[in-house]
Amino acid sequence: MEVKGSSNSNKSAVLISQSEEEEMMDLRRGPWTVDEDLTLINYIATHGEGRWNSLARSAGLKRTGKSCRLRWLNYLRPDVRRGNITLEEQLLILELHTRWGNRWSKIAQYLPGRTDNEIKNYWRTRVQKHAKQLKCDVNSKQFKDAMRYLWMPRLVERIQAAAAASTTTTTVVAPTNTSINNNNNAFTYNNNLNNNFEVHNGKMMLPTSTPPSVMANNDFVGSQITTQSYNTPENSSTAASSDSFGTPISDFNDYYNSNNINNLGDNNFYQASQTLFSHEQGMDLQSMMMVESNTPWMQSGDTSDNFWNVENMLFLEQQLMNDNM
DNA sequence: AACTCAAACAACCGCAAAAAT
DNA sequence: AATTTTTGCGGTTGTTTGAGT
Repeated sequence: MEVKGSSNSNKSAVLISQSEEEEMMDLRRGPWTVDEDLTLINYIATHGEGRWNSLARSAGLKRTGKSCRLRWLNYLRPDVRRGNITLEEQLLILELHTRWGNRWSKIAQYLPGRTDNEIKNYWRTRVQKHAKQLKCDVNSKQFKDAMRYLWMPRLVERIQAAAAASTTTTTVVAPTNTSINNNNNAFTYNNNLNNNFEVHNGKMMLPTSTPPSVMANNDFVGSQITTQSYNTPENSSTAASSDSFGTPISDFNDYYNSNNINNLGDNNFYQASQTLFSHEQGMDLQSMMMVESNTPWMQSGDTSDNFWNVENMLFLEQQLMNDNM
């Protein structure tokens, strides 16, 4: 329905472009006013959503149906979750993005209350910007390795640190591959980062069933995970609000050693570090770390609302199973 | 206080798939 | 069955906000 007619001798046959149509109908564009919001909310409250074009007309909104739909889904819907992206959500976004790429709506399905738009914005403003600062392509192997072997483990560390500082509620990172043991109300988190831990009755613990040798074969074992359980804060804004790399890494080897990930032999992490240290494409980890330690990255808000509780994890587990992961 | 700049967020656009007619 | 309309997605652009000077 979009023909900018130059030969419009037969006017009845000329299709009208969207902008011309909007002009004729006096359609508004740009930011929504409070009145418009209220009108839309009230209309949907009584008539429900859907059929957006006719909805817009019936509600008396001088907007396209598309605009109404977007406003409702991304902003006005009552279950839209607002506020800063938590550490757990950041980790989940990175994790799922490595799986699916720019499938924002699919990723958003696993972050209840977050919209694809918000996740996309997050990715573009934070992640892509950081890639730019590192002078590498966001899709390059280097950047993906940095994400997977440096930033995501760091996020896990920070989540754990926040958890350790707390005494009240439980927050865990989202699992991508979990196994549920119904007998002891526990499940194991073992994502692609191979960060292993279990949740027992709402507390995060090392898997007692996993022998150290198995743990050692994993890519990364968070140094802060021991056999004690962790609780998370009601409000861990202090721990969570700073950079994901709040503690600057001056030396990759220090980081490597400090996380008990040395002496792991032939594993992915080793290979990744080799890749990262290679200068083949003009990038080395030392400089990467320099940049990383000096630039804001993944500013996070609080993790106060205990979003990723065990119920959420179980729900997510089910969803991922259904998805034939 | 005024200005600049960049980050964060909100909204729009084009396209394709799905649904309705 | 063909056509039109609606919906949903991903990319992009526009606007607002806030920090720094």
